Amino acid sequence: MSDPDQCSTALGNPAPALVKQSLRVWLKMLKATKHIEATVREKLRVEFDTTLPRFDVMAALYRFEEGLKMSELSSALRVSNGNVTGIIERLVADGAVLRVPVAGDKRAMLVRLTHKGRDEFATMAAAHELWINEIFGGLTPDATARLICILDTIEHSQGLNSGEDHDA
Amino acid sequence: MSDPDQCSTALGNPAPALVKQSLRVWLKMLKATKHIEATVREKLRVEFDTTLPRFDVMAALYRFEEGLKMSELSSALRVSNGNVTGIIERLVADGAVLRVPVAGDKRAMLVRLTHKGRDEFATMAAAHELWINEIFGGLTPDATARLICILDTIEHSQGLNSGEDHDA
DNA sequence: GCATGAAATTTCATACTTGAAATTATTTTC
DNA sequence: GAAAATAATTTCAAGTATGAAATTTCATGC
Repeated sequence: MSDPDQCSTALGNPAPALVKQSLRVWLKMLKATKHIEATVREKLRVEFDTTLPRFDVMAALYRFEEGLKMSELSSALRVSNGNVTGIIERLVADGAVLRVPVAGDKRAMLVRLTHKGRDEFATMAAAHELWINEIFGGLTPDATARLICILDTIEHSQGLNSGEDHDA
Repeated sequence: MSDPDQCSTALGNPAPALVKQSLRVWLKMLKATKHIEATVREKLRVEFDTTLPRFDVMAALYRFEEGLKMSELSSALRVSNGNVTGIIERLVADGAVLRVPVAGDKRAMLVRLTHKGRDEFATMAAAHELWINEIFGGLTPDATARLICILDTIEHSQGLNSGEDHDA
């Protein structure tokens, strides 16, 4: 940090070499993430005949036994409203999800897992945890802690300041 | 590393607390990656009226001036064959990409950027580098190096051993 | 020289995803 | 209490993505 030319957070043009390094680490992070996601996707398909988006929706509903409104669901998952509509439709058709009208508001719908849905998700979640552990379990606790710390720094960076979270 | 119960890479059941920690760090990494990706996607849409998949395809073609075969392109981007067909169709319609039959093999097609495509991509790539630098430039060189190291460890983990890369 | 299998793409059915427009219901304001 | 703004969803058009099946072409064995 003693050489000002090495500091790419200052105003003005950042050093080109550091810009390239940023790009390099981002592409690496993206690649690793996509690889892991593809692995999970494939395992969900082969072992449980389901998809990642369905799994994500079920995960969100699993945490809220009382159910969620469609809008709560789409903002929890950070996906568009129309998207959730389609996924829920298919989950309802499969008997994993139930739609309940909200008392006192004829616009809103409460969506929640059926018993079948809860059971199915519990099984998948247990398997999912093990898959992830096969990948991240190889990190030392220290490396894991550092990774978390770095990810926090990234999430709070200049370039990502649109709507901070409030999440459990 | 002195307490064997803390070592989750050993055979047998890993400690539940460490499994949860793996899940936690993965979800955090996924969230950060998606957040960055969404930011890039939005900027590409607003500033250049294009999409991330198109940008990715153009990036791959930019690196290979001589062009790529459809199959080379889809394996370079790690997406399905049918997917690339559709994206290339639209890029061709927009005059950014050219299709050339391969001499001596009537099955294959060589795909490459037009002048217009190259110019457009060069402009977008320069902007893209700056966006990424706004996010990752805040990391110290040391943190960046550690992140790269951790990502390498992840990519070489047990859970991800299907087809190692050969990539520049 | 033809049958067979492998290779390169496209086509297809299905599902996911987005942003925007449309719909319906609630709330606010005057 | 009608009009206007808000809110919750769905619908829509377009694009992305997948895995599988179909097509066309190439390479060989025989």
